[in-house]
Amino acid sequence: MGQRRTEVLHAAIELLDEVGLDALTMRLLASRLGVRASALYRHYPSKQALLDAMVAHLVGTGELPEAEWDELLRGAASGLRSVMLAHRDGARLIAGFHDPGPDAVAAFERLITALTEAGVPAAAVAVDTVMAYANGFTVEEQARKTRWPREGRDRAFDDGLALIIAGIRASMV
Amino acid sequence: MGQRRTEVLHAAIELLDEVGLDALTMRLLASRLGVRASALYRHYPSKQALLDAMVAHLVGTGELPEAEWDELLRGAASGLRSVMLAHRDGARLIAGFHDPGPDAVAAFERLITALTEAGVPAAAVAVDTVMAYANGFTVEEQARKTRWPREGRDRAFDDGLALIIAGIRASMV
DNA sequence: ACCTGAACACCGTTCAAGT
DNA sequence: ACCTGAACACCGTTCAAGT
Repeated sequence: MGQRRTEVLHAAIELLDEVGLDALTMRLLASRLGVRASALYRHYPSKQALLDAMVAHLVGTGELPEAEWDELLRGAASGLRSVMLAHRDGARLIAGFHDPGPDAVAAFERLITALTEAGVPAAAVAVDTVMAYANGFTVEEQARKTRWPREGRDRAFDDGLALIIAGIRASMV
Repeated sequence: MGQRRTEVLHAAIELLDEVGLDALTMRLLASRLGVRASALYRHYPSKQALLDAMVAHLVGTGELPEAEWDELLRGAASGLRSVMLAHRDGARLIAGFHDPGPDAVAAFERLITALTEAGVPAAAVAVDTVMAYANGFTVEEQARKTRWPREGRDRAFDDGLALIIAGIRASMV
């Protein structure tokens, strides 16, 4: 059925890691599949639709583990950063242009509900703030040419995250 | 001297607001100036160089006002957001691809110094966190198709910012 | 169901040459 | 100092036609 569609999607992700977002071309992707560019339009109506599908596939939507509210929040933020860092130009691709898609929205809602039940006031603000931070941090991290070692970047990310979580905790008194 | 260079820069920013980043083409820009695209390469060595110059011009680098540390931080964050929102695709243009440039680095340093003198521990972490938040929030805000009114977006931004500042304050005890 | 061939309307960039 | 003309090596997308 739509199984060639999935092959195209996987080839696109492989090619992204190989050549980067700017060089990810319908024509180049087609040639990797042994096919002409025009053939791709049978599977995706436009390049943008293909990029959207890539984002949806990468982000996925995991289960919410059993954990304290702060661990939940840390997990969501690091999870987003991990998936971005796992692919070349992942931050630009994912943070980029897209209304969030129904799966992402649902995952957000579940997280907000969990925090609310754990007694976090204004849980939506907390989640939005942490996710905006993770997005902003990682976009800049991956855009920067001069890259310091992963260990230090992880620590910087965790330090900022800790600051926000302390702010949420302060609002809970 | 390099005054045609400045005309090109200003025309590019005008054109950005008119047509958006994706339609901002060397050929279209040239035609607005009554000139062929190849003529632009006398003033900027590449399109990327022109985009970098646009970012530098938009971001500028203001004075640091006399204010409490938290007001300083709020001002820096809202200032960044304002300049992004002031131009079509401003967030994507500015947050995008660029090592920060020496002026931006200097402004960062001054802010960190001011916070340190005001008794904020780990002032660098505080500044980085707030700026990553402002970046992430605004990129998402401007990318979203379905736009709610400005007033509500401002409030959401301020709420998140307040959370981070509360976290910094909590670290000061 | 999937693909080709050819075309359309574009890109950024280079370079000799003009004034 | 600034610009033209022409070219090079590309783009995304459409559409009739093939198997």
